[in-house]
Amino acid sequence: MEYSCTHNPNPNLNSGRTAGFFDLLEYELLDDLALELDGSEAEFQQHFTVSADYVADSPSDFSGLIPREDHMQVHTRNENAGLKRKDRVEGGLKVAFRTKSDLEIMDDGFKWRKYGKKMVKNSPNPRNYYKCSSGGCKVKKRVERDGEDSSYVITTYDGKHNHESPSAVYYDWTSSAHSSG
DNA sequence: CGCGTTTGACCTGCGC
DNA sequence: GCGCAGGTCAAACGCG
Repeated sequence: MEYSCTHNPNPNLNSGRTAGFFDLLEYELLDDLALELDGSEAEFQQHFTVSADYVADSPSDFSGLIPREDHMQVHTRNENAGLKRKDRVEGGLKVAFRTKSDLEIMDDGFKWRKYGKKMVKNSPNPRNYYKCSSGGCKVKKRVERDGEDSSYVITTYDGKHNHESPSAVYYDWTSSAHSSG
């Protein structure tokens, strides 16, 4: 599989970037997922399914990365029932990434509405809370800067979207970009 | 006017 | 039971 970039749909993101299994080195899945990637493509494919048309041009575009459930932290409803409240995952999936980025606001293909902000103990930086603003979609995410290295941003997704990425229709990586008119 | 952000208050779980 | 910490709510506000 080849990764290439024809344009950048978000001018706020670094341009000219290609993404692939090799970029997962920078993503550094967090401890609570008990995952470590060695950077090889085989290792990558062991943990992720990649949409056939997935091409990312930023380290924050996870819209086409589909974690393999048997390798990621997945809670079914039954499993949730036995968990403490704080450990439950409503949508059934929890994924955390650590990415190197100047910006905390990252376009991952979904539309988010901010609903909270808190200072957390182990970090001098605030944690921001977002909900997916698509109707009926209960996915949440938390975004905070790494307390030890503020050049990294930690993003945690809770739940699975019950809809496609609203921006996916604008992504046509194989031909000229669709015009918005 | 509608939608998203800001912000302090409120709620809940957990350790002591 | 109390206090702390994390997570969420919702009114006020800003912007297009």
